[in-house]
Amino acid sequence: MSNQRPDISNAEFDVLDVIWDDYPVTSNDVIARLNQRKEWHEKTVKTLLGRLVKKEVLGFEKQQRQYLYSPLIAREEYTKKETDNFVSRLFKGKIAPMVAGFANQNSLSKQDVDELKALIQQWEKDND
Amino acid sequence: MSNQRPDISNAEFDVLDVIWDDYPVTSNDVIARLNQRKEWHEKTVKTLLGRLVKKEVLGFEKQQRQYLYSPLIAREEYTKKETDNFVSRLFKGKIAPMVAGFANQNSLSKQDVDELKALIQQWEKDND
DNA sequence: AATATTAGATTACACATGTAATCTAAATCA
DNA sequence: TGATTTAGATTACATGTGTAATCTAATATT
Repeated sequence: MSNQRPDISNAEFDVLDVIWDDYPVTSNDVIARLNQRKEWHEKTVKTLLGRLVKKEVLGFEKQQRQYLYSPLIAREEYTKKETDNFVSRLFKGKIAPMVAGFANQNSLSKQDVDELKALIQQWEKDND
Repeated sequence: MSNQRPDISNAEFDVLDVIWDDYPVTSNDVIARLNQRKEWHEKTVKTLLGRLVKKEVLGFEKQQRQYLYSPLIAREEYTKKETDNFVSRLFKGKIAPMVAGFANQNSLSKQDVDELKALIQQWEKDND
């Protein structure tokens, strides 16, 4: 049944990301939010909004002359799919080696570990 | 000091991936290995090899008329960097939510869990 | 009402990428 | 030795992407 969704580019993702934070939004809202982090021209953001609409990643409804944009896919759905893809390609689908590489590097905090332990406990409860 | 390395595209990664498995290799070796998984024309593979060389991701030495290619970056280095990037962008740098999303989906095996537990134990030993 | 501003639509343009085909010189075969 | 194959180098070409500028119609301002 392949729900063939188009690729979302890096720049497009940055736009989508701030929209997921809170929506619906006008293009000006998006521009304002991105302004905090990026150096993008207003026109650039609008181009990206248009592309996301064309890709059916964003929808909108008209509010007078402006559009109110909303995501058509949930952040969780997207991150889940991307994670799966990423782990498949780089780690043959095994999550542990990925976490190992991540941990090995520096970046594992006590909180991370606690959260992972909680996750595992939950998993064990579900799959006894 | 920024070790500014160029991006490796998806198709380029597929080539690099089979080279990491065992090297040095001739272009024909690479073509043969990729043949198992991809439908690529020989010329396509050679283009990708050339691009990886230009990007300084592969090096080679001449063996008569042929080249013997080898990676100039280790798989671990690459996956580490990409993982960091990925987790930063999609999960604000926190690994646990990523694993959670992954687990939540279906794809966590007992072996995965065992490996994660081992990882955590190791971490706790190191950071007591 | 005439003019200026502004929203989204359309166009632009260089560089990246997927996917080869053609060129050129060396090596091999008949 | 002349013809053929083949390795890598160069060129090709459509589509995607980053990064806007221009166009057009509606709205707001004077």
